[in-house]
Amino acid sequence: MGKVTIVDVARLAGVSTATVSRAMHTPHVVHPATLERVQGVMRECGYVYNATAGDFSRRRSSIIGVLILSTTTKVAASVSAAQEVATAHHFPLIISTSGFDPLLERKHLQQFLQRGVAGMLIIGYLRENLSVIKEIQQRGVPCVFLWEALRGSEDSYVGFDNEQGSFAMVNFLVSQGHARIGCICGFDSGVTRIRKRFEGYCRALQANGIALDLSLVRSATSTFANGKNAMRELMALPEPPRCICCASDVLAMGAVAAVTEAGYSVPHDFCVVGFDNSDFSAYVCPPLSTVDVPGEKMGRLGMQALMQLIRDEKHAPIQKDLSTTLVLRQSCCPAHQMNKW
Amino acid sequence: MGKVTIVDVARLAGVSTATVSRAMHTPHVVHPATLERVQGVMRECGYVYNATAGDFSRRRSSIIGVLILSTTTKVAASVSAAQEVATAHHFPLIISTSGFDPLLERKHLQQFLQRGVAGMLIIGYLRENLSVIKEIQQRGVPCVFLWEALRGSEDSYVGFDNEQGSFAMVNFLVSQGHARIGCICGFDSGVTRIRKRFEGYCRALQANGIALDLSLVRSATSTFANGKNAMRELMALPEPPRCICCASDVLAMGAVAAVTEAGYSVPHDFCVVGFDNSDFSAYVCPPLSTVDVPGEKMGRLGMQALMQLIRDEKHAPIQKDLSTTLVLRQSCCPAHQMNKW
DNA sequence: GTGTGCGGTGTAAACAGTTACAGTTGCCTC
DNA sequence: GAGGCAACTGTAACTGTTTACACCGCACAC
Repeated sequence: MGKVTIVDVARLAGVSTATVSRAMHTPHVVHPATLERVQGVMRECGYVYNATAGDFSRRRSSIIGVLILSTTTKVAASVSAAQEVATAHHFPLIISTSGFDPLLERKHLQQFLQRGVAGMLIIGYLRENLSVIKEIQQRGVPCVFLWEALRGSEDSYVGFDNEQGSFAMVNFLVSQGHARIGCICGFDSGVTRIRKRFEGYCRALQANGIALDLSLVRSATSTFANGKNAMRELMALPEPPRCICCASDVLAMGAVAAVTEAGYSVPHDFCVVGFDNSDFSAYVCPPLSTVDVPGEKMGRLGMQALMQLIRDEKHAPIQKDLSTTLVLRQSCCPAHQMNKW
Repeated sequence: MGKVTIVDVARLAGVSTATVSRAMHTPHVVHPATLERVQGVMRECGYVYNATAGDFSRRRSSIIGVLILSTTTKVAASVSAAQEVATAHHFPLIISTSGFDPLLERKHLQQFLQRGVAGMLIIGYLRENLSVIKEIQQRGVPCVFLWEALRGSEDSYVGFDNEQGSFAMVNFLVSQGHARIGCICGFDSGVTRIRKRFEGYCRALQANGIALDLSLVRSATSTFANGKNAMRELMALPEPPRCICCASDVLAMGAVAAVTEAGYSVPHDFCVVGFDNSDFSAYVCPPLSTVDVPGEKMGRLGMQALMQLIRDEKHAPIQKDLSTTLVLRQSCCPAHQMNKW
């Protein structure tokens, strides 16, 4: 396989291995003539650097572990952006998705530990048992959390303000004349970011002097079918809410389907809004009003933060909450444009 | 950091490092009592295996390189499945996406080479300049191609039959009474799998005695906007085709949008079908008829093939074409159920 | 002429495992 | 009792690169 080593190059170039090493990593400290000779030899004999040996010798690796708890296209955008930053710094990425399987997750983290990763990017973490992550952190491996922020801790993270995003949306709906606003949201789940969205909904109502009516709220984890069912329930109420705020675009699409199947129109009979700005939400029918989540930006800033932490170990934790933006499309409209019932 | 090494464990357990190594990798050859003692020591002193050192010493790494040319959710499904298989064999994955940027791609492949990856999974490759991949292959690193198969070569791949999928769909449409079937497809692009879809379309027409009418065909790369534009053009024809076969779901959704905006109905004025069975295509309006691509299965079988190739080096190339399946939803209907014009 | 500093280079130990090979022991067979 | 074998374990060389440290030669200051 890769037979040519640094020793061969050194011999052929008539220098020591140290000089060859320097020629690769700190070229400015070697004499221009020597540098050129060494580089020439490397080209000629097809030398390929052995990064494993390098990592081993350096006693630290240039690998970034990325742990993804679940994948959506938005997450993929984060990962791509993060990858770009990492590549620019010559760090390859070991990526693993656990799909919320704790066993798989432990296994992957174990691997990261064994490989002595230079840092970790953890996307969408939500569970409480951080044991292995704690262990990794204790070994001095810098970790940056994405999407899911553990507020109040010393951890570095780049997240976004779910509560604020939801607040802004509901606030906007109220300004459009909606007063009885329903909500489909897993408010009782363990997923912090979903709970936060519910809190934003509550706060917006309160801020506008509207009493929270729990009969207009349905808990549902984020699937199309759940959204549909929840919406059916809401439509079956004696006086159903005419405007529904969903905790995700998938839920919203389920809700839209329920409305359409019942022979009603979105937005003229029911307004429906989502959260995430998934890549399909512009293309569904009607195009979905939603809250855009800055997936790509999180990935980029998250990895940049990680690079900082790797560079100077004693750096203070980096904590960032990005802002979300309302994306208004045709699935909602001012209350006065809706059909009278 | 990870201070405890195999030497410490050996000393504390009163054995040699060789035995500790064996206890980890080939436990069946060490005496049960010794095994237990060693494992006990490892637990007690928090020993963490150093995989970099292991890889280095073993002169081959346990890392699989995965090169992804572009990402869709379907690709993500492939990667997840592949990862599962790899994890079961204790291989971590280094993943990189190039987004069709040749420079980035070279950089990533270089990294794979330097790290001495055990094997490579290459997803969606389509360009001709395989130089770095060739180099990797020449160094004896087994490579398996996914999605995009280079037929006629000695390369291993797991793909699916694009031509057959497209053929089946068009054939079905003909059986439903459609005769003038339009096509939106980048038939002139460099992407083999897209060209194949066009060939399937042509062959199906031919098999049913329908002459190919190029005026009903529009070339378009796979974006929503392109699909919309192409459909507009087709609708502007003196006698537009009432049934349109698109090379991807995204194109199909663009086409549907064009139809809807023009005040027509899908499927009663125009039937539209896609290809891919993207995860949103069940939720758009109307739900899209399409050809399902076995993303997850490809990932799984592809990685299994790679494991085989890694295990016995002289294994013959593994070449598989999976079949696609028609997914029929509401975006098409029998010709006789359509509005008369 | 001595001292100082600097640019450029070499020496050699260290990194943490793996594994070919060589025992050692105990048991079984003839 | 010798020989053979199997089960288990130890010895030590080896992997390719990094880097602390030392060194050399030269320029310049005093």
